[in-house]
Amino acid sequence: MDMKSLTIGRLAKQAGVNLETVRFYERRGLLPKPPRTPSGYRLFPEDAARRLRFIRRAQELGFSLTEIGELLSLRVSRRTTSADIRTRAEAKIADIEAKIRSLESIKKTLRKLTRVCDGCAPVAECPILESLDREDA
Amino acid sequence: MDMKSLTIGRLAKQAGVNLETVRFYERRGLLPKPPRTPSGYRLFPEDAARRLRFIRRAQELGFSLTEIGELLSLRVSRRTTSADIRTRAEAKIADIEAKIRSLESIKKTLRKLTRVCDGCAPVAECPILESLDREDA
DNA sequence: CTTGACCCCGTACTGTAGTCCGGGGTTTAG
DNA sequence: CTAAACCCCGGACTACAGTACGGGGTCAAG
Repeated sequence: MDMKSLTIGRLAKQAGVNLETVRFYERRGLLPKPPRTPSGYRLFPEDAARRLRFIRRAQELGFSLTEIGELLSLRVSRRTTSADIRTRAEAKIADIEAKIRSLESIKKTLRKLTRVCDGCAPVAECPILESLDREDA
Repeated sequence: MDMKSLTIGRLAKQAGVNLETVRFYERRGLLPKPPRTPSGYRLFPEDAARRLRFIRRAQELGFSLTEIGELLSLRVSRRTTSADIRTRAEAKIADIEAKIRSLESIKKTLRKLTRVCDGCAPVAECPILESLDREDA
């Protein structure tokens, strides 16, 4: 076995995910199909762990597995033109910026809330609702 | 019927969600139980629509319904002390800041990708993986 | 050369977040 | 007064994202 390869179990442990999840992502096409040993064992390249961690993070940010697949496939190659990639990347950037704005808005409200706490003034209504008003993309 | 109240159908339409979703959120405790007409119809206060929109946005940002419930319940009242709320709000702020950092990281990578496109240099490997390395909270 | 840890595969099960159904009562416009 | 449009409820169904199961092969240590 190549020193630089990981069995599925090691990979799963390194990335902190369930072994079955690795198989599941492979079926979904989120991980490229790894080469196999003669007996059929998968041998993942080392950087599969990064990829797995990326997937998990992107999920925490509200991307579906389908969207994550789109993100992961953004690259320039022979079958995609630069212009095409550029357009798609810019669309993703816009999505991300919208998410960041929403998060900033919630954060600002929470900040205000902690200041109210400092002032010891009781707040009856739910102050979170002050955020995110009428800027629906 | 009060001018300021919404039937479930109107509310759902205004907020852009399915009517059943409104009932579902009510069951889950994400919407306070509204008063009813004598015949049993729900009459939601107008701001229930804001609340629904908040829920949807927070979901897009990767919060589960349980977490959203926690966000919505962050307020100072008689049964919660200011200090308690403050602590919880600060924890949420930290969560949010981590999400923002992750998003900025992905964005930066995508930006780099668009620059590569401009330069017309083909990129073989997946450049997205350059982001998000080893800063696991 | 066996035993335990690991891997294979397909299939079935689980949790979350809705969404639909259908049999019934209510409200409103004609 | 009736038909369309709306609402009630409980329960069944769906999609997505895993997670578990179980019967079998493989590999490394003793």
